[in-house]
Amino acid sequence: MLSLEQINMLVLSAELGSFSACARKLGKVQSAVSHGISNLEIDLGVELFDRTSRSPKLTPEGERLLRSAKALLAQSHEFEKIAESITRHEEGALTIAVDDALLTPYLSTILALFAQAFPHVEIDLISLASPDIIATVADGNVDIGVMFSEVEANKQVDFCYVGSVDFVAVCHADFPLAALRRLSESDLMPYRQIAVRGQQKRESQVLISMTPNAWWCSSNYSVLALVKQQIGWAYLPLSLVQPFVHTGLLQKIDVTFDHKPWSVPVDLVCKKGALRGPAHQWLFDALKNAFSAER
Amino acid sequence: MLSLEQINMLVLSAELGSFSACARKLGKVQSAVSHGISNLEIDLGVELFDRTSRSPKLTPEGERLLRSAKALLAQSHEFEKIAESITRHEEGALTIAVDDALLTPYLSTILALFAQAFPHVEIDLISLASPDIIATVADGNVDIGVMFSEVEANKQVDFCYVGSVDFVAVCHADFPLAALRRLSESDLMPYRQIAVRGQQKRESQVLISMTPNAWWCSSNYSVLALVKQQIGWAYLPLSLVQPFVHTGLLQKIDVTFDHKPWSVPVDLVCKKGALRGPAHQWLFDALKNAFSAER
DNA sequence: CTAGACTATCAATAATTATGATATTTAAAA
DNA sequence: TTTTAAATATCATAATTATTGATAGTCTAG
Repeated sequence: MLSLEQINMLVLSAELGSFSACARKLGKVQSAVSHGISNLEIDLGVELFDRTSRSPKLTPEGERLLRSAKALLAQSHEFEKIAESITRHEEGALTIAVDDALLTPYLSTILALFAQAFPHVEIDLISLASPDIIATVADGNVDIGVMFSEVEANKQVDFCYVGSVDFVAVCHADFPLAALRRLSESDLMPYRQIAVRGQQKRESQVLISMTPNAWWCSSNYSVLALVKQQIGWAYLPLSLVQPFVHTGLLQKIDVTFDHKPWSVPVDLVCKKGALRGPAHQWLFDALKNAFSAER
Repeated sequence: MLSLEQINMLVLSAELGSFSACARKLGKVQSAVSHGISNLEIDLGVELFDRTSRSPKLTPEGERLLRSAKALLAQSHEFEKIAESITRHEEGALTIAVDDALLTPYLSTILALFAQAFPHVEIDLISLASPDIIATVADGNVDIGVMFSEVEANKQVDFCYVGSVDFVAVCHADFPLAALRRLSESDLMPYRQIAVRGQQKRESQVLISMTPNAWWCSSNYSVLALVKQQIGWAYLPLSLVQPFVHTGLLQKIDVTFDHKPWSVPVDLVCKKGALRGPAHQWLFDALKNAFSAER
């Protein structure tokens, strides 16, 4: 079975163009490298270096094997890095659940930084409606949740308020509500509201539906799609609808009880008492700071 | 530096669920594996197996490292396979040039078989107009060429006739020639012919352009595109134009001097005196048989 | 409860690898 | 041309590492 030490000698000697230089870099004597390469050549049955000149030059065959040798070394370093990651008690993988309306470019940036800080921790990113997130965190299926606040405080889960997102009532520009002004809550009642609730049919305590004939979606993007089809009106994050309000496709509804955008608090949640590894802590703190800074 | 022998022990022991079984499979004694795993655990600083039960079970950390270990082993086998390929004197790469009109599904099938027979020989497949192929083969830039016959025999190149491809004269259905019947060669003269010639502006000796106001392309597909635009008429492989003749977009030109399709011979070429490795020979023979069988 | 099979450990041994000295070659400098 | 510094190959020896065989303890199925 071939030795990685010899493979390393092959790669280093090829790069440096010298067995002696390779030996110096490896902290060994020259004859060790000379022997190592020789034995590798014997084992493989391939002449790797042309020694006719003073400095050994890779043969075409050696060149062909060099690429594979480098890949092999890279793989072995990867293996060792994972072992180091484990000795630092880093988690193998983190599962985070994010309300789809909160999956902003800002959050993606945090994940990019995370990938640099913890290259050997996998991320499992799932999109859920906020009402579903608490349950999955409480079950231990998700390590960190990013969601809109729930009034009902779950005892098994830690909450951390990190900021808020502006919601507005919107409808299609041709929807009957669009033409009306200074509406009260009861004025909205006759029209169908599109609202978010989780798969367990549990609706948010904060983003309550007020109309009797509502339709439900498990994602804000689905809500948006239905609003665009004039199926109803909805409360949606300002950032999500802004582009379409701009083009005139959608229109904000002029409701008197919220003359300024309704700010919905955002919470970071994780399971109470769960042991948090370094990756978990890093990501939690980064998300906390990110949302605070974003406002 | 970690040893592949120990990595192998890790993978085998994990698969078999037993150090003893692993030792038997490796032809060693049990204590060797026990020691090997122990040392690996010490080197990595990670407990790989849980030994509380009779049969060792991977710890979650061991599980995490197992994936990477398998990849590492696979890479090392790949490395050894390449060395074996070299000792069999297989070429590192073969460059083959094919006239674009001859790059049929049949030829792709041959390449698929080649990939199975010679998994460590790279293929460089380049499309050229036939007149260019001889030159690149003669220069040694291309190992095997598949092209339409050239009358001018190049002394540096070996030819091997393998079959023939039917050519027909075609034009767009709305092109003036389409309406005419029983045309002679001179009747074609007034109309622009689209013909193939190489980048060196050397036109084929077999597929000669007969009209004074010709346009030139370096690929049959370009010719086809121009014909579709009613820029002129052309001789093209029947297989290439058949689908469009069928839909009525293009039409065969009724020329009296070839009442049956004009069959253009196809040659396999390679450099005279070039030393042919096993992959070269295999591919040459396979291509020869394929074209013979195709007719 | 016992038989069979498993693992850890240890000391002895075998095998591998590293070392240091030396001869030889090479490329550039004097 | 000669010289010099640095490179490689080879070899016997030293050091390290891996392997072995024996032993003791442990687990599981019957």
